[in-house]
Parts: sequence; structure tokens; C-alpha cells
Amino acid sequence: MDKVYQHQETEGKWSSFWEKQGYFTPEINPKKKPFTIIMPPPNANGELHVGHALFVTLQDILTRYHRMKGNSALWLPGADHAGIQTQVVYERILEKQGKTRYDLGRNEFYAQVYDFTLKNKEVMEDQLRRLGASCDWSREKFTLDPAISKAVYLTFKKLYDDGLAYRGERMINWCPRCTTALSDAEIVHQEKEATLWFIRYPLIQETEKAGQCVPLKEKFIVVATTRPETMLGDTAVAVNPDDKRYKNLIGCKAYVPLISREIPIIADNSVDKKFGTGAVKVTPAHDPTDFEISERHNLPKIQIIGFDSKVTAEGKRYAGLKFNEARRQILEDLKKEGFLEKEKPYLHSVGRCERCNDVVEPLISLQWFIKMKPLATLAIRAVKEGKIKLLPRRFEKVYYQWMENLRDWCVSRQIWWGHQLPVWYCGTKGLSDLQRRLNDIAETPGCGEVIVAAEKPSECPKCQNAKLIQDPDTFDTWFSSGQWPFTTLGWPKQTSDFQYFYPTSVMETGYDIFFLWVTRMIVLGLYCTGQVPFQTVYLHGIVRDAKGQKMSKSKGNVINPLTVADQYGADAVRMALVFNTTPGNDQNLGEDKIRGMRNFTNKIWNIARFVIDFKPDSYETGITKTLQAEDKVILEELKKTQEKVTKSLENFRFSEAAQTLYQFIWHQFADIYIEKAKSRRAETQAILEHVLKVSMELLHPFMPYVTEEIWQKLPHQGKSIMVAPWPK
RNA sequence: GGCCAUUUAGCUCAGUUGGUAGAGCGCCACGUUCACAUCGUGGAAGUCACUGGUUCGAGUCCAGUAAUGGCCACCA
Repeated sequence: MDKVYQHQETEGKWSSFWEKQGYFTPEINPKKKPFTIIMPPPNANGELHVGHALFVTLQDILTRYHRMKGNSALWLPGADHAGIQTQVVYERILEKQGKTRYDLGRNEFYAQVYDFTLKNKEVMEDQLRRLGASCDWSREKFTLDPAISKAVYLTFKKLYDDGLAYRGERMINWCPRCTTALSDAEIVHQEKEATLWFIRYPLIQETEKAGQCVPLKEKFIVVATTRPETMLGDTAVAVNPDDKRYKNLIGCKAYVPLISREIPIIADNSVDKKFGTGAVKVTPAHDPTDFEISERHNLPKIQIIGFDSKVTAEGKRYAGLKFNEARRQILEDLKKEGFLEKEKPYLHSVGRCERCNDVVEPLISLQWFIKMKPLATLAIRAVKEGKIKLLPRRFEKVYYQWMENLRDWCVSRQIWWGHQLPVWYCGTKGLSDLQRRLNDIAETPGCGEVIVAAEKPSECPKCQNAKLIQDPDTFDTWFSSGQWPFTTLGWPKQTSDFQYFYPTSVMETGYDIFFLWVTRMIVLGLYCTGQVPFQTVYLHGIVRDAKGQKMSKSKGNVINPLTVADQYGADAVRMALVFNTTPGNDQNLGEDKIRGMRNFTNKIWNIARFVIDFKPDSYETGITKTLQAEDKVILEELKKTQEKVTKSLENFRFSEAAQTLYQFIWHQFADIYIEKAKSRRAETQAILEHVLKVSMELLHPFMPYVTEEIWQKLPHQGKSIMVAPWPK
């Protein structure tokens, strides 16, 4: 044995050995208890980062532990097409070639992105293997696999038939760069220095009801806004009904300056008396609150900013201008005509597209939605009844809050990369103008019937027209990944996998996608299968750099897990990622820590050298000799370690288990026992071998490679430590 | 505006039934024949953010304060 542990020479070897032996593929055995983890599918648009390495480590620990315990342990890997994110990534690649997706056209673009994701997927698979992931490649899935897609279509049809999926004109978040609607969960709010403009809306004396309306002294009602250009779409001014300043004006009318539209002054409780002037301009087509006010008061909704961010024809003389140019022009005109009373700096938050960072525009649009109230009720109950446990527990509170305040989920996206909606229209009549324009669809006749079906219908059931047009939109990527825990197991077919492995045991993922993903899996899992998708949710934190800064390419502080795995060994990287960490909290990872764990692997290696390289003529193979005090102590400590590690793992306390093993192996076994054993070498050999073997078995889930390498050199009947029984 | 987390040795962090403070890294001294210098032995180092309370006893439970970070929300 070498003096220094050479991870390069062992890690690749064992990884392929395990896979060839079929150890990653569990058997469906009714006598065994299943243990299932569905891997959060990495987005197939890049390489693995250190966050992936963390989930690989935690999930592999659980899988290896339960496999050794004798369960049928399935860890099912996969990859996510990652709709909008991948589309944005690929469009950036095209941009460098001076192209847009429109230059390629929908089919060619889809083909190229498909190719791109498959290549990334392969790279990621190798990287997962490299990190020691013992997942079952024979069951690997991709979100765009035909069977998975079909399940997704069926779910949508089921929702539609149950009245839970509907198409409607609602206020959505529009990303002008991605040219698509987004759900609320995909919006990132950011503080921004802005200006609050105070604009005078001239009052109109109501002649018929003379005397009822008492105009203000200045004959204006002043409103405050951060977006003056939206005044083009104002259809009311709202005040709080209890606001004494404006009480006499309720029911009166005012002019929108510059365009001279006559609008009512109305009372609505949503208006905050203390904000600005206490009077707010109402732009129903471009603000969610205003939209709701307009619904309550039956106000018209005038869209004045189009999907192209330009002012529409409704904007009269400002039509055709980009919204920001229109803003400048309008401010200039307001000033010139004396309608701008004052301005003041104001800090407020703007919504941005999570993927491309463009400012989103609230717009009314015809989209598909999922009704969330009834689904959320199921989801809340599942957690309340303890059918799903969230770790750490504190996430239950935010879970309930989120579920209780859900708005309907907009699931249609005007992007090309993803599952196209299983909706067909008889002729182009059913398509929105937006859809026709974005996809350059020529008009074809038809009765306008809307058909939702898992497969393309041959003709319109109403008028027998065979020229049906599929909805060009694609699903929110989280709609398909929200069904991942059961579509991967064959649902809706009652496959043996589904029956045996579902509901899954643990969902292990980052808290950063808790709302985007975990909540949706719970909702859709309960709805589709009638069972919880998983029993325990373990949420890990973000891996930051050594100083606690978020890793990013631009900062240059990224730790590439594969690079450090090559340098220090995958075992060291894995151990560093669980050592001294807690669920739900971020952790800092520096190279020092990984180096320290590399030293630990080397320590283990040298313990093994000491134990294994000893070649006496003969020695007792069993632990039968009268035991000395130190022998009793180490065996007792080993027993305690075994019990503690088992208990820690049962309770998802990975760090505690890792520290227990580290302390035992290094400081009790090596520093104390081995030192003492040196003076009575031959009679301790059996104990040394035993303690080493059990230590390796306990440590195996954490550091699979070095433990296998050493275990193989020890006397035993087994073929691999991976399938050795968990020490009792 | 609401909610949550964090605050423990120079640094990064563990500490789950409340019982004399722990780890890794770093630091100091010594030690290279006999598994390992990717090492060993020994050592210095903390009034566990602050204030009050419960308790025989609190880093650990309760109330409040402060600082930092995060999440959620329709702040015009």
C-alpha cells in the first residue's frame, strides 16, 4: 500500500464496478421495505455546480444507508428540460452568433435546444457518477420523455375536466424580453430608486347635480404615481371612503390631463389615506390592485402598453413610443401644461423576470390558469395531519402562509421550449392575437371550439372540421416537474414501480425552490395520485464561499465540485459538504475545509495500512483473547459510535453522524487505541481488523470510495461494502 | 407592512429531551526510526449579542432589545 492515499486510482474503479454489479438497481421485493428518493432533476443547460454536489451527497448518504440496512433503496435520477431557463441560456448562445430564435424558427430552434440539452444531460450524468452517486441509471428519466409528457398532458386534461384548469383574461406578469407570461413565483422583486410624480387631474363641475360636488380650491385632484405613462390608461381616480379631504368629491368627475378623458372619482377601501395625496389614479390594465378596483367598480380596462412594450393606439398621440420614451414625453408635456405639481425621490420595488432580469409589465392577457384554492386545501391538510413532514420544521409556517394566500397559477408560457399545451382550437379563431402574432400563424376558418385532449383529436367534435390548430403555448416548466415524483415511476399507469416505490420516502432539495417546486409537487401529487408524493421533505441551504459570499462566476469565487473532486477526491468533497452543517441554513465552503477532509481520507488510509500491512506468522482471527482494558474501551466506543451514527441518520442529522465518525476514527481509534496496540500487536490484530471494518461500513455512506477500497482488503465474505449489512 | 433565521474560541460553524462549553481551520511549544508531516504530543483561547424572567441549575425554555441576513406582500 502506498504511503499516501491516491484517490485518482480508486474512485473511478469502484464507481464503474458498482454500476456493473447492478447494485444501484433495487429489486421489487414485497418482503423488503422500499426506500425511495426521486432526484431533483438538474437543469440540462449547464454543468453541475457545488449545490448539486450537496444534494448528491445528502441523497447518496440516505440511499446507501438504507440499502445497507436491507431496504430496497431506489434513487431515481433524471434531468429537467427547464423551460424558460434553458430557452434564455440558448438564446444567449444564439445572440453571440448574432441570431435570435426567430431567425431559426420554432422547429429548428426546438431541435437545436433539444440537442443542446441532451449533450448537457450526458455531461451531468458522468459528473454525478464521478461524485459517487449510487442512483439507478436504468430508471433514469427526462422531463420530455414521451411517457412523461403524456402523463403531463393527462394531468392537464384531468384538471380541465374537473373545472380546475381554465382559460381566461387575467392580469399576468409579462416579460418583454422573454415575450411570455410568468407566474407570481417567477418574479423577483428588487428595490429601485425611483421618482414619485404628483400630477394634477382637473375637476369637472357636475352641472346636473350642482352643489353636490365641491371642487378643491385649486380645482384639481392630485394623484401620485411612479409610472406617469400609465395615465393614458386611467379610468378612475380612487380615494379612501373615510378620507375627509375627498368626501365631497366622490361621485364627481375629473379629466385625465393631456388626453382629456373623463373619469369618475370613486371610493375604495384599498386606498391608503396616508400614501402620497391619498388619491390614486386607477389603471386597471397595468396594475394588479387597480385591476381589482376596476372589477369592484365596473370600470373599463384600457390597455395602453402592448406586449412589445410600446404605447398602443389607445395612447393617442403617444402611440408607438416605447413606454419609457412615452414617460419622458408625457412628463415634459405635463410640465409644459402645468399639470405636474411636484416630484420626489422614492424607493420602491419593481418586479423582474427571474431568468433574464428584465422588468416585468403587469398586463391583461388570455392565458391558461390552474384554480389553486381547492388544491391548496388538500395540500394544507396533508402537512397538518403529519402525512408530510418538513425539515427543518419551521418551513411549515411559511408553507401554510403561502398555501393560504395563493392566487391562481398561470401555466401557459409563450415560449417554444417545453411541453406544448394539449389544447386544440377549431380554426385560428380561438387563438389570441398575441399568439397569432408571436407565432406568425395565418388565419384559418373554424367554429372556434376549444378541445383539451391528451392526444391530438382527428376533427372538431362540433363541426367536424379536421383543421385543428394546437395552442402554440408551452407549460410552465414547474407544471411538469411538479409531477416528477410520480410520472418518473410510471403514473398514470399502475406500474409495479409506482405501486412499490410510491409514495416516495424523502424529497431532498434546496429551500430556494421550496415555493416554486416543493409546494407544486405536494399539490399535484395529492391531486393526481390521491396520496402524498413523499413523506419527508429535507431542505438544504445554499453553499456559499469561504467568506459567506454567494458563489458567482463574475465574482470568481466559484468552487467547481468536479475540479476539487479531482484534486482532493470525491470523498473529501462529500465529507466537507456535510461536516458541521445544518438543514435549512446556508453553509460556507472553502478549499481549506475540503483539504482537511482529504487529510482525513489519508488518515483512514494509513490506519488501514497499519492494520492490513501487518503480516505475522499467525494470529487469533476471532476476538477471543482475554481483553485488556483498552480493548474493552475501543469496542465499547465502537458500539456507541454505531448506535449514535444510526440514530443520527434516522433523524437526518448528517453532520452529527459525520462528526461522530470523524472523532471516533481519528481520535479514539487512531490516536489512542492504535498507539496502545503497538506494544501488543499480534493479540490486537483481530480487534483492529474488526474496528476498522465496522468503521468503514459506518462511514461508507459518507465516503464511499475510500471505504470500499479498504474494506476490500479486509477479511470477509462479502463482495462489496455497498451491499454489506449495516452494523448492528 | 408581515414572517423567519442568525448572533457560541482569531476565522467558519456544531451543540434536539436544560445539568461542569465543542469541532475543523488558524495560533504557540516540542517532536521526523518503528501507519500517516495530508503527522504526533502538549498548550493558549469563549461572562455562548444584550436585558429581564422561569428553574436547585439556561448556550439550551419564556418575554423584550439590538445588529445582520433572508422570505412573503397589490408600498399607487
